[in-house]
Amino acid sequence: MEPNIFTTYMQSKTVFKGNKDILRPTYIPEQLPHREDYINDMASIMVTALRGNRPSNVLIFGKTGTGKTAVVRYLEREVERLKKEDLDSEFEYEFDEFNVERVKYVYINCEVVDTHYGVMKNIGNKFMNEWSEQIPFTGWPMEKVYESLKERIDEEPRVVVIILDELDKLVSKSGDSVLYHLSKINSELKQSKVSLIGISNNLKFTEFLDPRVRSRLGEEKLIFPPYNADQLKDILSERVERAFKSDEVMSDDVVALCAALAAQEHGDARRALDLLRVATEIAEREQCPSVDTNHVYKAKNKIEQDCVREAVITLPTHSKNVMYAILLSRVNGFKKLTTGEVYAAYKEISIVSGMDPLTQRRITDIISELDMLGLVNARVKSFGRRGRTKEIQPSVPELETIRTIEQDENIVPVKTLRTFEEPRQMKLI
DNA sequence: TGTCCACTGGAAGGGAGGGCTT
DNA sequence: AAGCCCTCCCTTCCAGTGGACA
Repeated sequence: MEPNIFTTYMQSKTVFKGNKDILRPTYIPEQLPHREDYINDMASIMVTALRGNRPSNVLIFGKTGTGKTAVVRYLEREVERLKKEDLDSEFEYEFDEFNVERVKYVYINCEVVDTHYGVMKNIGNKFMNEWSEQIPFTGWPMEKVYESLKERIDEEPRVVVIILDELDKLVSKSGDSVLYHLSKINSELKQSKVSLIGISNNLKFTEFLDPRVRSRLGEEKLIFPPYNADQLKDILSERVERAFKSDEVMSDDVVALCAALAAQEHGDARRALDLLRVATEIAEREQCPSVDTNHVYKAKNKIEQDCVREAVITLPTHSKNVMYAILLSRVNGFKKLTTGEVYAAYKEISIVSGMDPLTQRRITDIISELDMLGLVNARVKSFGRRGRTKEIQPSVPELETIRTIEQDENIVPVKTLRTFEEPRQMKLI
């Protein structure tokens, strides 16, 4: 074989059985350890759908990585499996009263699709036939999208289960009109039935809902508690067994450490799996025969850095300028900044880069957005007669993040700003 | 006790940008 | 081409506010 840039890497032995996806949080395993009860609860609600009736609407609450999405998607897969068995089977279905074919799941992640129009459009486009046209991603009046959605769903008798993941994001951004329409859709359908499953990180988001919507939506409620370290360990062990060639590649310590680190972060199974996967990738890259705890710590660092980098890179230009202003002020000796100071620095940076600065009102919002992303720490503080404002500090490594920002071609690197001179003197007195 | 600072954060609305309809 | 619709990003305006200070 001709030497090739990839040959060395291709020859290096991999510790994986071949399916790395098993360690991804999106992979849905055969069993979901410590979620059996919830699966049973959900199944007992959803079985109604197989009978051709409308299951109760369900609201599921729980922090990230507590298995909410996994449980719902697990049930969806089981229904799909029943459909297949139904087709493959040479026998008539044993239970006449069940009609699996009529059940249709629609999954929408409201963090990705976060507008009234977008959600309706996406649901509508899941019901296509040779006559129906795609609902365009903008342009139709809302009423028309809704009418078309109803028509499509009602075309043949079916039970539609609509899963709205990260529902709190949708509600906080676009209000509850989607839920209002979807939850009353059944009264306007002739032969089909629609049931809703809402998934939310935030227990309190129903407070913002119209009371009618709240009661229709919350017919059943499930709250998923965080996993503890032992449970996380079980989850990881199960996947490790499937993913690796032998059990020698990874000791119990490694699994236990991943579980412990993730348990500290409110029992997040997603984080635990990411740690394990990245640790394995690092070990592999270092051509180590096995994964050890050092790899896990490295993985922890890498994940944290990647998150920050990703968040910063995807920021819109003005937000980058604001972030840049905060970081530069910090390296120029400011410990904590006020909104006014950030704005002054931002304004100067914008002018240097030849951009029209936005108003201070807008920058207040951008600072809050940066705070929500965890890139800065901003809290409102009163200085008595010297006013009331936000106190802002970066919460990411400064120099590294500055470098990341300066990679953007729209950002003009800045060394010193006038703004750093005068106010600092004043503040330090 | 009242004043007053430096904002905060809500409300309303403009206008650009995507696209459809007639 | 003109007239819609919906979303996004902003601006303008402004009432409200925590607490040091007189």
